[in-house]
Amino acid sequence: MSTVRTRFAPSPTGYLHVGGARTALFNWLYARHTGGTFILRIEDTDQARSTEQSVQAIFDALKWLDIDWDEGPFYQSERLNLYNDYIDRLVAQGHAYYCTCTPDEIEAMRERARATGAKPRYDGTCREKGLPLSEGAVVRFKSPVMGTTVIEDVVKGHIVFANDELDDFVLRRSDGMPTYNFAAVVDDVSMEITTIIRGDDHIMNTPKQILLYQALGRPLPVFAHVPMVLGNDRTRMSKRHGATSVTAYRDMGLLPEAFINFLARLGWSYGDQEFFTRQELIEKFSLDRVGKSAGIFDAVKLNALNADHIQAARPADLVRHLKPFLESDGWNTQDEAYIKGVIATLQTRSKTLKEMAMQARFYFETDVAYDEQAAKKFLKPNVLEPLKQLKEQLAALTTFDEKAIEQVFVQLMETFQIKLGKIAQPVRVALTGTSVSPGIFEIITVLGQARVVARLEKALDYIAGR
RNA sequence: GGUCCCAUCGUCUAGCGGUUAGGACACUGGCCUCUCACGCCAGUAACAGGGGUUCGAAUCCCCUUGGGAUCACCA
Repeated sequence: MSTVRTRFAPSPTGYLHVGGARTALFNWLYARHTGGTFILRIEDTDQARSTEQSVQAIFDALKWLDIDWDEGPFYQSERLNLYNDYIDRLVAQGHAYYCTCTPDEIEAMRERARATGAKPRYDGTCREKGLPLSEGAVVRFKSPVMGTTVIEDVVKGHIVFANDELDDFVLRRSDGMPTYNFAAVVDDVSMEITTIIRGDDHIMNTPKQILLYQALGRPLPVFAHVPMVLGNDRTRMSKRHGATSVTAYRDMGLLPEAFINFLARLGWSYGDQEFFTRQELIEKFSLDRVGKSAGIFDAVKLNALNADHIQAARPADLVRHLKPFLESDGWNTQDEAYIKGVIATLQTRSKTLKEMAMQARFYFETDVAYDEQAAKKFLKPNVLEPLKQLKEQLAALTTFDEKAIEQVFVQLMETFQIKLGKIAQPVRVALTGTSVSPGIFEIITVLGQARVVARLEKALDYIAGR
């Protein structure tokens, strides 16, 4: 009874994008679900494109998503000895050979092949030469010319490849670095990865990797090729699809819980359920409920799901997520109890944290700026008296809670024989500067007596001055 | 072009031989109401096409069409 070991193996050549995040999530969920081990491996064998910033960007994104790993991070660039050991073995056993053909020669080979309508690939010039190791030589895999290689994929099913479609691909470059297909297999073997979950854009690599497993005499892992995430134009997500970096969604005010919920549901389903907490995802995730067809990333639905998560969250848990947005708007965030109250009034009307911060503006401004239209329409002389009395009565309250506040309004409506609507809008403008806000009793309660009285006074002055 | 994958409302999807083809987002109407939201109710909207298999196909097989992926000393 072997335990599950999964890995996420990004290459640090840019930020972590949506597709990568989902691959990481599925691997993580599967490991957590099965009580297995999740490993992080950085595939930085491309010296030219790998950067330190990209590694950091990947860490940042995983941290935001709260996807943690049990082993690693391992860097392929630090495991060269291991790859070389395997190379020696493969060459010694006749599974690989040195090749001294130059890139120009390879290119010429391809041209010739294309011209005759054949497949453009390595023609095997050095395959049987038994060349010794030499400066600048690459190592190629001696790929079988006959037969077939089969993938038994848990999501895609049975996939057959004719071996003559494959060519003698490079295992180690002339600069001594291993290539992706080789390093990935050596690592997956040595790290004892049991289940490889990755995007289905890797299907074409899989037969090569299976051949390598066989040459190495190792048992095959379980393959699960999950469908890709596409942009609105149905092509692979890339820069031109707008925000594809995971952290961009954080900065747009998405909740990590909502984001992983959305990512999980894109390609995986659990009956009709749409909303999942992180814990539910771990409990319910399984590979056999992963679909086969690619899905389009729908930002509108993501926002709706985010709204659901904001609404379902406890205000106290939202505080730390909202604070950065409040701070970037220039507000003081010392008083967390106050922020908690603010959040409670805004949860049902914000789709994102950024939006919530915007809507929270009036709670933090020291001098409320009136929206011209709203002030003109509602702060009129005819409400001067009711407003004045309201201010006085609210100022006189000893227990400033929603119930007491509502009582004040009830009395006011009676004495002036007006409906709540007549007085609520002027008060709303006085307190928030606009005609749109959370419920009037709620905002009075949260703002607190001092702010409310001061703002009503300001409104009275404004009316008097008209 | 070769190879491989995929195909249910606009989008995400349920469905795993017999359903009025369900849900969610979006959209449209209504209710609620102190504004805006939330919530609730209702509605529009899909099995790509053609052949089979079967008493019976969205479900199984084949073909066509469409879309995607991949063809490196990148991962």
